Amino acid sequence: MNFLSPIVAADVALFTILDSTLRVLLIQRDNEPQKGAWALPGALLKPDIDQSLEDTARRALAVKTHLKIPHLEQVSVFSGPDRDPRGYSISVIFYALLPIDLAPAVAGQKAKDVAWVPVPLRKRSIAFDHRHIIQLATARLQKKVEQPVLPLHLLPEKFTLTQLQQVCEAVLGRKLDKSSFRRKLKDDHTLVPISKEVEGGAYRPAQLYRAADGFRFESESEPKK
Amino acid sequence: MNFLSPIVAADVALFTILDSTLRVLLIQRDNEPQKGAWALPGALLKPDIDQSLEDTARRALAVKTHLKIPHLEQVSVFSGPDRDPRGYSISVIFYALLPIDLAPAVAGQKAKDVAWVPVPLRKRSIAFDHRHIIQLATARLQKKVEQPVLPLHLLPEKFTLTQLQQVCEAVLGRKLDKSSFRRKLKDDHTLVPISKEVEGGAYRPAQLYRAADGFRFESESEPKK
DNA sequence: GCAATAGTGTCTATTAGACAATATGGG
DNA sequence: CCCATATTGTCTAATAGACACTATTGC
Repeated sequence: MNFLSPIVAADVALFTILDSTLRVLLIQRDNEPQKGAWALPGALLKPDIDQSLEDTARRALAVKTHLKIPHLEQVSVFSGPDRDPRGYSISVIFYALLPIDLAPAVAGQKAKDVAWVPVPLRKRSIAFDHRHIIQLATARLQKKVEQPVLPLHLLPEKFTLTQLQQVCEAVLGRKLDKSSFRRKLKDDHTLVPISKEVEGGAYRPAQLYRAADGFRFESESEPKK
Repeated sequence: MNFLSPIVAADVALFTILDSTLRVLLIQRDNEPQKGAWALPGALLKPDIDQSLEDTARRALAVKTHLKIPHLEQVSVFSGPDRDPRGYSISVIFYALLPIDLAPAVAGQKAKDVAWVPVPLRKRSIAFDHRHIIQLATARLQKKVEQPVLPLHLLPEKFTLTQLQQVCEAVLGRKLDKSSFRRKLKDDHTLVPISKEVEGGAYRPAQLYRAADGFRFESESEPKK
């Protein structure tokens, strides 16, 4: 029997769209090691509080954002004796999505140690192996956005097709064809037009949509019980 | 600070093809809890031995199979206080692939507590949440087999295109079109015909192929440092 | 009418599936 | 020649991308 117990933690890549750009929430480290470098929000597992590691991930987000829980999904697990100087560590990585309209409230002007950093990352000091983790989480996100179901988590309840397309473009980092994009949406019946409601800017107003009733996002992570 | 340390384990769904059927390796439990039920091979993390949880998974397989390490990939993590009566537990799930020609040696006539069980599972007593885990791992496998790169791990070094197709069919559980299947392979240059070598059955012999030189399987799991 | 955005239609190149046709080896 | 399998070719339906066209609003 062995009594060396590993450190177990959850780290979260929280994504949103700001200025038409995909961004991830990073926090500047206050303590050693890697003081001053930017890292993903994370928390240690507290078995007496957390029903699962997903709860741990939500706690990690709550500390910095104070917002209701966004969409969470497992990405990968990293483990080994050398990842953290404190000892053998296990990190379960999640990605999470924050609706576009809530993004400004999280990392506002006041907090200097919280930032929405554009993805892909520019040269900036990133702590631990988090640069690689962010790449991995981004790739996973891009795969999922192929059938534009997941990006609904990045939009407010009501949205226009143009907004949906812009979100997909920001995630993928490239332009999409308007015609093809809308064709695909006609086939899945996951979107419902909100009758009579339109969003009027300066020019022709657009039809507003919402997710279909009882719409559930497919998830590969662990179910409840 | 909290001194309740969770149990950390790795469980592995080892797949192979036997009698043209996708099968998973299960082990009949010897001890309580769930004595007599069938479970995936697993092992507890030993931080002083395992460089990572992938090593733990390999150890779990070595105990029962004594074979060289097959292809391993992370599927998901399950955690919570109620999964195991011994306490808060964390299981990292992997799937693994064993080449078709090595399958008979693993679960032979002698060992009554080891079996290659056809997937999807028939009504049989499956321990813990392993039935659900096997479904999840199978779904992952089926996704990956769409570009027929991964099934090379299920074949011996030299193989014919018909064999490759049969493996894909076994994994997906449905027939594929011969012509379309071969067309796709022409495009990726991952297969190389072995010049002059052919496999002769009773009728027209088939060209043997192998994976291209320096061929690396894409993996999303953690890299070496 | 003009500007700017929303929404639709058309053409074409690519692809997947069904299925036919040809090739080769052993009797 | 016949059989069974390997390998290639052809036709067609579905799909994605490029791009043009029409529609609607405020001014």
